[in-house]
Amino acid sequence: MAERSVTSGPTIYEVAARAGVSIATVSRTFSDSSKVAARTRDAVLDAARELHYVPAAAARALAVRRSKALGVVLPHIDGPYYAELLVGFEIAASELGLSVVLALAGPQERRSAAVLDLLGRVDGVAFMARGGADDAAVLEVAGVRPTVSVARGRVDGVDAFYAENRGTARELTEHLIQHGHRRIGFVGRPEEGSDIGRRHRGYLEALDAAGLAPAAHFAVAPVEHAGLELADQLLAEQRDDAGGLTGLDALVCGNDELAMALVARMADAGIDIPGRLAITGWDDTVTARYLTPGLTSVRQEVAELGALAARRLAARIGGEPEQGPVTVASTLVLRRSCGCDPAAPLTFAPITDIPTKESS
Amino acid sequence: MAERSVTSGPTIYEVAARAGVSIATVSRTFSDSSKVAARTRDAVLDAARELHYVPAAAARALAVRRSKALGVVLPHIDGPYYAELLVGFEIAASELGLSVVLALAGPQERRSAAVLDLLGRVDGVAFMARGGADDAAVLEVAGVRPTVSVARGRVDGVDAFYAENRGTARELTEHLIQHGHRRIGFVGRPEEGSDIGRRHRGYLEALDAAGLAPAAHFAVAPVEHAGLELADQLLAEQRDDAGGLTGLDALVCGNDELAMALVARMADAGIDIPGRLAITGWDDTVTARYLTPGLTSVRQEVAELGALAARRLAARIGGEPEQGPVTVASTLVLRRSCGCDPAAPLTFAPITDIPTKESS
DNA sequence: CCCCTCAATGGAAGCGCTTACAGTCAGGGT
DNA sequence: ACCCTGACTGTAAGCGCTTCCATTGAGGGG
Repeated sequence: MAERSVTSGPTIYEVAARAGVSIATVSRTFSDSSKVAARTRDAVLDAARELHYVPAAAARALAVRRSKALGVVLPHIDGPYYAELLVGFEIAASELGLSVVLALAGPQERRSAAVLDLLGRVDGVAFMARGGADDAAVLEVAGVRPTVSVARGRVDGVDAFYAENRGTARELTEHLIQHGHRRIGFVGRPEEGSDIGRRHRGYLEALDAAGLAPAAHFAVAPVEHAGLELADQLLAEQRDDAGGLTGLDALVCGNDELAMALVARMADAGIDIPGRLAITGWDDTVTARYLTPGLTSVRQEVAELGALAARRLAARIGGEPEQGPVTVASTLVLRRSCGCDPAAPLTFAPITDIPTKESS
Repeated sequence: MAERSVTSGPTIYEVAARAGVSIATVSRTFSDSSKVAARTRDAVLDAARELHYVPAAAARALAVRRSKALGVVLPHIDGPYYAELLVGFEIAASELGLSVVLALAGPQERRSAAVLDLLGRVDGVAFMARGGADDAAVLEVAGVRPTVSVARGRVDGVDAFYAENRGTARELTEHLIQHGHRRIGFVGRPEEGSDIGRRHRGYLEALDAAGLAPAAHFAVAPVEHAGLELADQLLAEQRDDAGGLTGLDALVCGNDELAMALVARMADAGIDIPGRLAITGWDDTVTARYLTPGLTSVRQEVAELGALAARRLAARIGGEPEQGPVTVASTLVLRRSCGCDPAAPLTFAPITDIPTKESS
């Protein structure tokens, strides 16, 4: 089934020949067509169309020493969080005429080869969320290409983007306090420099400001099954003590996954949420609003974060210097699980729109 | 802040000079290093490391006439569905040493330019889900590059991949019938060749086989707010009739989004789900298992679908001919919303693992 | 009517890498 | 000692495009 050599097709030479012009003219037609006479341009365009000409990006990249592509390094996406980040990034990139090359951080060994390969084909790279690569790797990349990081610890020479965490976590915790909760625990492992780490800080600040002590800290991984296990553990202790759920009346969770699992399992076991135990999440996932009771959470403008990162990266490639870290505001979404009782039935989020301008 | 011309860095020439060999040897070292003497290879590798050499993918691509990259065209990702598809695809691609270039289908006008650009930088492209591009566009691409489609209508010359829909929809509907439901409606617009279209077909077949007639068909868009609106409409009619929810006792929904919205709104309004009205979804999203009652749905091996598509695409690029469409099995996930009462508390899905071999 | 200007085009030199093809050199066989 | 073999390595010709420098004409001014 001898296919015509894939990835070949007509070149600028064939188009030039067919249009009766030189390759320089064809090239100009495709880049700055204003320098080409209208008649000539049309002839070239016709020829190109007839031949199904597809410009070879590699050749162009080689000639101009720029690939017009941005690289993204992500941990294996799961959940809407990374997807949204990626969408925001892609849309912004494509508006700038830049392609996006994806690299999911795989097993450690293959990782460095993959990153090297990525580097070779892009003009700049964005590291999203820790887990994608360690700081050393990021630093190394930053030495070779403009680099930005999103929702990730700071690294020198790298523009950092975050969704606001600390302040909002503080607000959230204060809100819980206003509801009358006093024995407030935290769920999630606060790795340094991570989002959850910053949320934990805000939580501590709020408690401190109110003269309260942290009631408990469950440093578990931010995943569903850890939440389920923790719920089971708490329920078991409760049974033994015949006591007060280990002296807790509220739990601030590092993300929705954890919170959802806790709410569901606890409620299943007959614990009154939020009456007996208030629980909050973070991320405002779809599930948060379908949970019973509705999960109080925090909405982050993730898509915007991605978009900002892409634009900044493009600017850096264009020669602009590094800038300080950028924080995008997050907002509390109050539902029933914290103790509120919003009359609203099912609020659903507006379509996320990607802002067009960069805000600093 | 005159940065060193980005995207430049040392070339194979500098490495060769530093290692005291010719560029051919450096090149060989990086490709088939078995043809290079061990001492020489080490010298080259050392030099490369010292210089932070990054091979220019564009130059290589130009020389070998192959970019080692696959393109993916997606509608704007939202929800875990596309994310999972993409992850499966990326993992498989990277195992094959191929990069993934992403193109989200944007506004119509910019779309063709974006696709052209994409074509120029990849060896093959995967169209995922309709909405990414119309059939004509796919066909055109297929004439120029090996092409596969995933969860999308068939197009000549394009290898197609689907999650099983019709048979499972039939099973699901039969299941509902076994529960004693007779007046079963369908929710979702069955665009031809779409997944939902195939689900609708299976639903009709089951009814037909049981000698039942479709009780209703609400051809709405497969999105949350359409589900909410439909729920409100049904509730309003119900109030007027003081009657039987327009003669329905079960609703098969085209996807989870629709089903979730219906379940939540109906339950909120005091309708007994599934007692008064059974509802099923499709996709087995996270929310399905956290909904009250749990949403009966269908799990699709989406990541596997993506992986299969990537491998097939690679094979096509390697010269293999087109093959018939491939279907990946889907499985019913029974929860309470259909009338079942699985004792299990909160079942949670196993980590999706990407199968290593292609099954046909 | 000549010269100059400017717009439109063509010629040709790379961009950094791969890969025939052609050497070079050390051994081994005779 | 001579030739052959085979393992390495070097030379150089592109891959398809961009772009600097001409070159060519067609007006316009004097």
